[in-house]
Amino acid sequence: MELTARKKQILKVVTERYIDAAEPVGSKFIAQAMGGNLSSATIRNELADLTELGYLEQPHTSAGRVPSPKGYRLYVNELMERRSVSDQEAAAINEALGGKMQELDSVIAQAGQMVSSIVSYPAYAAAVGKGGVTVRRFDLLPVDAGSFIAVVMTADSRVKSRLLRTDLPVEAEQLSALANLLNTHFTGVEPEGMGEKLMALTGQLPPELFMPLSLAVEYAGEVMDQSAKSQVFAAGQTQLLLQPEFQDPGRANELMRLLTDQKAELPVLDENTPMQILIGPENVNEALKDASVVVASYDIGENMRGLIGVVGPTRMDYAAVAARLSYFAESLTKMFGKSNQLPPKEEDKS
Amino acid sequence: MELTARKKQILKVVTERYIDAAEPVGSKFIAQAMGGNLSSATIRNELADLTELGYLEQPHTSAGRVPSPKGYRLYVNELMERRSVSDQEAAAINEALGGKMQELDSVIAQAGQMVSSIVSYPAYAAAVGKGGVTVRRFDLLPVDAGSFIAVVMTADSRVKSRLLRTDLPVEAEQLSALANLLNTHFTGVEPEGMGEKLMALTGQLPPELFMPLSLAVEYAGEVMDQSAKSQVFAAGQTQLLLQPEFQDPGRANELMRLLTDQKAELPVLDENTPMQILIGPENVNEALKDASVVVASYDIGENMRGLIGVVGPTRMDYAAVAARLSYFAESLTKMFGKSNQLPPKEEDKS
DNA sequence: CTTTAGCACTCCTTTCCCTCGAGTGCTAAA
DNA sequence: TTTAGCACTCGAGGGAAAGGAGTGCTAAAG
Repeated sequence: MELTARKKQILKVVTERYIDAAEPVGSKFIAQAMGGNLSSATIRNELADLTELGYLEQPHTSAGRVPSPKGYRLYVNELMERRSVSDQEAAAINEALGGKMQELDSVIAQAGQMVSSIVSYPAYAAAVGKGGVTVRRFDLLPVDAGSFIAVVMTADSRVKSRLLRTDLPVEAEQLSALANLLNTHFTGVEPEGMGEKLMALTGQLPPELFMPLSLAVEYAGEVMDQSAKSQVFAAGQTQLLLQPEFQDPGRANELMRLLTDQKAELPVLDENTPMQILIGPENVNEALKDASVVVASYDIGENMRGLIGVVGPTRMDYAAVAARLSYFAESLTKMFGKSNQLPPKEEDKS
Repeated sequence: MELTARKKQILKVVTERYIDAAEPVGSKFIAQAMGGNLSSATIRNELADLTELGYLEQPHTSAGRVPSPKGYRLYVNELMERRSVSDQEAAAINEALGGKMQELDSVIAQAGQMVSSIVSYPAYAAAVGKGGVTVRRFDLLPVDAGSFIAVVMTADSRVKSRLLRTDLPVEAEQLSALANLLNTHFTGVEPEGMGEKLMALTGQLPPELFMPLSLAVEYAGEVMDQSAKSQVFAAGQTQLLLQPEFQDPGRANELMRLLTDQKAELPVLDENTPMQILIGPENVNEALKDASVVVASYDIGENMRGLIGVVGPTRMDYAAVAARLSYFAESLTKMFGKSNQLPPKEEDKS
């Protein structure tokens, strides 16, 4: 049972007006907004139908109408005009992206902040790997008798390093032998397999080399864990407090907590979907049940995707957010495409 | 003009009651709290004096009294019972500290989070170096023709690394020659001196080596910048929203913003002061004018101090926060003292 | 001189009630 | 199908009144 064109137009007017003004929309306003050819009474009949059908809601009997989640959904799917960003907005985004982007983590964190400031809602960002992470290469650099630097390069070309200390002194030659050992046995191995490998080598080593070896392996495990865990960075949480629906501190608090919590599980995007809009109850997460989320993804190298989401009230300006977010994501994809900061692994190159 | 003992006791009762109940304190309550030996009328006389002297304030004529900043100051300086943490609290802190602490930055960020959860107010953490940061050592590891890894170890024993790409291929031997060059000319140099040094070397190098050299130097500059800038990590911002004084979203917003802003300038501690309490208008920062901050510091190695601060309403529970924070800071100092993760530089060792 | 009982007074908070107005739903006519 | 008309609903806003916590002052008692 498709809605008539007129009903749809009314729904569109209601939704956009409500997004704009944050107050229930009355029949009189709608009649006017639709050109004044119809009387408010006619509109009221239509509104009654739309309410009956579940697209609109009434805060109380004598108030205007407000879109229900179902109404927003229809709006987003069919009614919303797919805006593209204005030249100004594009310029602003390009400028934001102009700065140099270096370590992957800080790129992601920055992306979150930029998006948040561009759309005026809180945003979160993360990177998800397509496959398991493994180490591509180890280096051990002697520092002094009791310490050395472990450098680990993962398959996705992140480089991490740490100073490690041993109880017993280790010679430089021994270190390079250890590095060889690591490169032979521990590259391309998933984190789970490492403990086993380590065990297997225990017997074959002079005892003073076991500690540095296990330290290095442990560190590698940590690095892989971190890469795999795809840390979520949130930004602009305070933007929420400016929205009228979050003036009630109780409500704001819940969402703020979600956004500030490091381990929060924020909506993730299916692979191959460029962008997704989750409205109110469509969210799995309890705290998001009466909020909306717009998520987009972009490509980072060949084995990873970046994820960037915007959180707002269900009343959020979907058209504007979607336009800016997708422009932003596309820009990022392009940027990574020609970037020389995070090259794909050599093996994958043509 | 010292206050009489009785006036002080009254101020103490008022302050503690107000901290506890968040409502103005009346003479009747005080009379009772002081043992019931005095009538509320007597107390009222004293209250009038204390108000006259500026230690107390009256929200309006017919309300009870509330401590003024000056009153809080006296309370903190003289009246507050220096609590030590309870066994339970100590246990909680020790447990929080039990996890492994690795990279300095994440230790600091975690410390902020822990403190925030321990004291139930937002907290921030940073590390400040005592002197300028310089690079202690460079390593360049060949990866493939067009890229190499730069490993930089700073004087304060932080190790950072990044994958760098060059336009022209560079041989492994050339890289190690470059590393030597870097170690000879760029160690112990302040960031400002680097550009100059780089210039001086330009002529003496085969042109294909200039790019990798300048990339490495640039990276070293970034690392030093980062270390010197002492990034501030904030945590637990949402705790603010639970405080009755921040139910007004406008007020909360300002402070939240301060705490969420990466570049925020939060109170820093003088060297050699173990802990400091800044009450309301004592804060330089405009947004903190009607909030209070408790800051403590702890030692990290020999050339750095960690800073950890708690932000709350002026009505915050100074005794509890101060006790927990100083216990926490002391624990951290101990931890770093015997830690083998971030050793002081060898040259400094006995 | 200090303390206290007594009491009028202030001013916030809560409650109740009233009005106002926006908006509705329904009916009956065009 | 559309529209005018109208009664009705319900929240928002605005006093007015009641209640109550707390004060400041006075005058007497210790």
